[in-house]
Amino acid sequence: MTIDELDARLIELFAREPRIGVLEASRRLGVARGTAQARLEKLRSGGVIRGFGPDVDPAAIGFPVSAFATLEIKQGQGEEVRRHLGAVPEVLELHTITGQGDMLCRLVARSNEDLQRVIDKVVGFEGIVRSSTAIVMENPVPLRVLPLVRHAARISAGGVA
Amino acid sequence: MTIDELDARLIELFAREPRIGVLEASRRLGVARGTAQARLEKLRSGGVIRGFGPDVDPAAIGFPVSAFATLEIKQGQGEEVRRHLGAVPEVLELHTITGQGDMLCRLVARSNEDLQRVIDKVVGFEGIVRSSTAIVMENPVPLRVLPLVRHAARISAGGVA
DNA sequence: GGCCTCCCTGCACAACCTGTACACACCGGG
DNA sequence: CCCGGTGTGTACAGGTTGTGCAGGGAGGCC
Repeated sequence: MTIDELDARLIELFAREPRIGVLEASRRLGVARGTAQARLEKLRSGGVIRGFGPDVDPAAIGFPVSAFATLEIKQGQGEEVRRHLGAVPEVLELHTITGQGDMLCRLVARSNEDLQRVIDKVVGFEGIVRSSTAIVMENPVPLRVLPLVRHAARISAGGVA
Repeated sequence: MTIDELDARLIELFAREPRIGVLEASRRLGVARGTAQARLEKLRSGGVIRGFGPDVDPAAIGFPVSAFATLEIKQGQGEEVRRHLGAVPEVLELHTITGQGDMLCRLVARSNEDLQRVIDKVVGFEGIVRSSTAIVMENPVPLRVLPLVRHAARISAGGVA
């Protein structure tokens, strides 16, 4: 799936003002509504845009502390550990990774104190051998994709990588 | 900001089917449209819902490889490093953390080979002393917030933490 | 050159949703 | 008992969406 300049602008527009709708978007981009609509559909069916889910801020619902935990798993226990972690609501995401440590997961908690409870819940499981946690202090670059989208569009436009 | 059962169901509903709109949502939840609309507005202005931005999949636009890099920063160079990393499109997010290593960032790349290029770009900067990278292999739990929302709602409903 | 496909434009229409307002009912607190 | 807060129904105007269709321009292929 390649993405061109128009697609990128469309995505950026919707990222900035999700409420505008196709018609308004087409007006701003200076194209026909059908075009904007078709592009959007293409991006959606192509898997580029997974959806428009609401962006919930964990801090706003009482979980302002976040942390990353690196877990070491006992051989062959991967499946069980995944299920275990998947069932913990404070586990926001989980990755299996290379390097020392086998998994990396992102946690949130109500406070530093509460984080201890969360970690205990996460780590208190058979297959987990060891874990080390890093608390997030600041978040200078919040999760973003727009610069990447822009970058991808530039490349496909014949630009230099 | 507290969140109740209805708020949680509203969020879940919109997470699952973002296109439905307030009216349809109110029908499914069995409440009046005004109620659903008011709740949504409350969640939005309360910062719980940051927005409805499009969810872009980096893999779908040509960046299927992702990785986490732990960076060690030279004292006093934090500001410069942030700016530097903020300018790299392949850097999806950046956190300052406790523990060994001062920053943790998430990267994406076109391939394992390309990851080298990205890392060079990221690390090739004055203030960065050392770095270690972990490539993501699987992602058993993709970034999610719904279980947490559900959890938060249960708690405020008088449930047990 | 000629032809065909792909993509965008413009337009039309019906159906539907949103923003907003208002009156009324219900519930717990002061 | 009165009041504020919250949910219910209802109403109206204006704007949007989903969809279909004909026409035109650009680029690739034979």
